[in-house]
Amino acid sequence: MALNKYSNADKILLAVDCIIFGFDKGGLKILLIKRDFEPEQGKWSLMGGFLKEDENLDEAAIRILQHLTGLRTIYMEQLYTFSKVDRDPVERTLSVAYYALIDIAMHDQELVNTSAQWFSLDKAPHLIFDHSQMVEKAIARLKRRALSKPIGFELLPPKFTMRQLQKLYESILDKKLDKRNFINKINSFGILVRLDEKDTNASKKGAYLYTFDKVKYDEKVLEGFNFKI
Amino acid sequence: MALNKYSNADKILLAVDCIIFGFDKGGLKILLIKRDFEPEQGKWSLMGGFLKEDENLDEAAIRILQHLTGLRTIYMEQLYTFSKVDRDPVERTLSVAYYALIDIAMHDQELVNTSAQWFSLDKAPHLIFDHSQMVEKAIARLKRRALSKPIGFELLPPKFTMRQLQKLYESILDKKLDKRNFINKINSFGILVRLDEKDTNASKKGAYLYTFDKVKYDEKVLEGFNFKI
DNA sequence: TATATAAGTGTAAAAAAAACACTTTACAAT
DNA sequence: ATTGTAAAGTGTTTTTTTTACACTTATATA
Repeated sequence: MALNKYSNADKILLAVDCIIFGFDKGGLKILLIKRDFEPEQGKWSLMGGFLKEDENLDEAAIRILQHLTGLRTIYMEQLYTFSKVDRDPVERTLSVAYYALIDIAMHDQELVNTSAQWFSLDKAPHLIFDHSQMVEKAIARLKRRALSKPIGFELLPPKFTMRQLQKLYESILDKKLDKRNFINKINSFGILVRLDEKDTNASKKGAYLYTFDKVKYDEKVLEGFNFKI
Repeated sequence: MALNKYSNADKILLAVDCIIFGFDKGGLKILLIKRDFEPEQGKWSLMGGFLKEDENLDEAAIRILQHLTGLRTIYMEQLYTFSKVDRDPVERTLSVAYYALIDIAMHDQELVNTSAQWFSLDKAPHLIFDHSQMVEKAIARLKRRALSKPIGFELLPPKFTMRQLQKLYESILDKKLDKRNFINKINSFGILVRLDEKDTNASKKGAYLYTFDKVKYDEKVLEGFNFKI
């Protein structure tokens, strides 16, 4: 077997860009950093870096995100590979976009000492290159995902109220949902456990706290469901 | 603005592999070729080649598919980028998988003089590298797609019978559907036009021929639907 | 103790999906 | 000419899912 190299083919730079969605009581947000090298230094950008010879894309995404933001153990999913010839003015570069969902409060500590900042989706600044297009595609994917699989485990604190979960869905789907119908639907999936504790931050009466039944939650992630709401 | 190159980053080979699904009266099939260079020469493989410096991925996919099979004007969609470090034994190579759906009979002429062959999904040979994994992922995507958007325009002849369309859905979803429920559902989308012609190939009585109302079809592709069946 | 605020709860109507079987047509075989 | 055969065509009922909708409860605070 002749193991010559594929000598005629072009080698190309491969970037990985990370779209991190976060959620807190202010709603759905996106994490951006100030780019610290040319071109477009000082402009807002996704967290990005280059794939190395000896790592796969998932690994690169984790390394790059951690390097730029301090965020660890974030599960990211591959979104799409962007390949317009002139997408980067410096040099031909493809970029594989990854996205993830996290609970802002939970990861706040990791983000100190970085230039990373959270932006509400509608107040995000203009982004470099084709990063805005990446974000758009990620939002579309996130919406589709929210309708076909449970969402929230990564975005909410370990204990949360029904209203927080509903707000999360409302932010992602970008529409108001009916309180009772939402509860009925969510309960029909059997992925929630109601605790005997209440959260009194947001109301005088106090709202029951819930956790996810991780086993059932994961089952539903695999089998998918139809959150037609 | 300093337009230095990104000099420290690794450059890597980028392949594009094409998964072509075809449909005819034998059901859903996949197009494969005998690989004509080492390694794995003579083994079955997806249609693949390398991305060039001056083209984007969509263009590369079209070029590669046409070069290897003669197929022209096939609309392919990006599926996923595969990046395991040792996925190609010769040299570090990433591969971006693309997939498309075509009507076998319609493109038969283009495929003469190539080593490309159609295989039923369950009778496909072992494929090189991670190509089987690519095909699996493409099948999963195809199923999801069939449930959320109309499918068939690219896979069926211009005129087709209701039963052909149903068989197409049955092949993709890999389950039997009820004839009457299928017709009612499809008709509710308003994407079909019944012609006054009949097709008598498959039955003595003859079956009405249909075409797609392309405008309504495209609308439904954009807005999506819920083919819960 | 009155008020204000968010939480919690159930039912009825409408829409969608699923289950289900007989008739029609025309060719082929006798 | 009659009968058999093979696929096409056609509606209704039941069940499930979705939607719309409004009042009561708990408690902190004025």
